[in-house]
Amino acid sequence: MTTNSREAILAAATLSAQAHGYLGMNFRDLAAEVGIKAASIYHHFPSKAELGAAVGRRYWEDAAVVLEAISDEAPDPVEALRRYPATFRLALQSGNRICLFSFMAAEFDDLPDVVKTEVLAFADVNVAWLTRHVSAAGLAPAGDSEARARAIYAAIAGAQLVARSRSDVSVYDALIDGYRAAGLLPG
Amino acid sequence: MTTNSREAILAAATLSAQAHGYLGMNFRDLAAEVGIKAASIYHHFPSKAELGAAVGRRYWEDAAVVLEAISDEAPDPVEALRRYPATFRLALQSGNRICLFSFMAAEFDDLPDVVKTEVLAFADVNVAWLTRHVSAAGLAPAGDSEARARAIYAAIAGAQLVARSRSDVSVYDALIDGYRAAGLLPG
DNA sequence: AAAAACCTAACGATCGTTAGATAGGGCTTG
DNA sequence: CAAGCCCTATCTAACGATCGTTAGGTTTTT
Repeated sequence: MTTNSREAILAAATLSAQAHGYLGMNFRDLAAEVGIKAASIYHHFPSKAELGAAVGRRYWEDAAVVLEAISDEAPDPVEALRRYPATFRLALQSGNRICLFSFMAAEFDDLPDVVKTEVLAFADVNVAWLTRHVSAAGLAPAGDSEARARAIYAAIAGAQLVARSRSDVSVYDALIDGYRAAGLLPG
Repeated sequence: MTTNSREAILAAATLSAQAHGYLGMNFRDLAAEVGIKAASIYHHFPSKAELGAAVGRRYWEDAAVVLEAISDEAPDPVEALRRYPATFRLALQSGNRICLFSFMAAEFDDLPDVVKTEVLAFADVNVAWLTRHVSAAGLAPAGDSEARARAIYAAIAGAQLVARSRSDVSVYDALIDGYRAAGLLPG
């Protein structure tokens, strides 16, 4: 292949994990998507657990970049918080997928340890960003910023879950509107 | 067995589905839990899909009963809404399990149709109860009761997910407190 | 004796994984 | 410059485990 196979495998594995979870992701379908055979994946990743961990790591690294981009584009913390829910919209819209975390949090107890670590890191990255902006926006009373950040993050994870069960992005949008109307998110 | 095997299978299957999902639930472990062999399950349920559907149906039927009991014990709708989050706490506390819906909503696209139907019914039962009480409590502006009910339900599903990933019920409690502080749930 | 409940044994599919062969590009060396 | 070699990337083929499921026989209950 002219392009990097390792990257193609990571990309296909990410999509598969968002649609079918870690358990539902399998080497044969993955390889077919990339255009190689299942055994060839082992030339790039030593095991499914390590592939899953690599997917998770890349996922939160990318998320960190996206979140910083939002902060840069929207210096006003309230405006940045308004844009936050949209980062989880794309996956739902394209293939009724959900955030890696939301799926793997459900599967958590059956996940290899190396995967668990990366999944939790994704939540940490999001909560840290949210805490910073909730604090700057004065959205919650002093000292309650992190608690509010965690609440926002969990609520959005739930919204993805519910929207997926209806195979309808507009359900996600309506739930986010509901969070805004209730005061959880800035209107 | 002196007790009803069909009920024992349903009970074991419910616990397994809450811990491992529909995909992660398997006949051999299930049978071992009940004290029979895997093939014997087919004397009670024609297939895994039908067992899953039976589990889902029983699950929302039981939920409907529990919710009506709350309404009866707490005639004040605000008080009933205050008690609502506790109904999802028990599973987390005992075995780090989550609500059937929360797990199967993630797996949704890979679920047999008969199972999908019952999973959605669970959400409908909860949203209907919540809508009624949100409306009676005047928690949301007129006409927004159902939207608020959906928001509450999704937020609680997300809280379970996050709490499970930390294997810590107190994370769930803290998130519910966060929802209350934000005004999503009545304080 | 009939029916319900359960068994053993196995089938075919799918899974992660491994062993071993092959093809080709780039490097070293005579 | 050409010959030899190694490294990367891929392949075919298969292993052992696990899965849902089925056929057909045995036990238990009524």
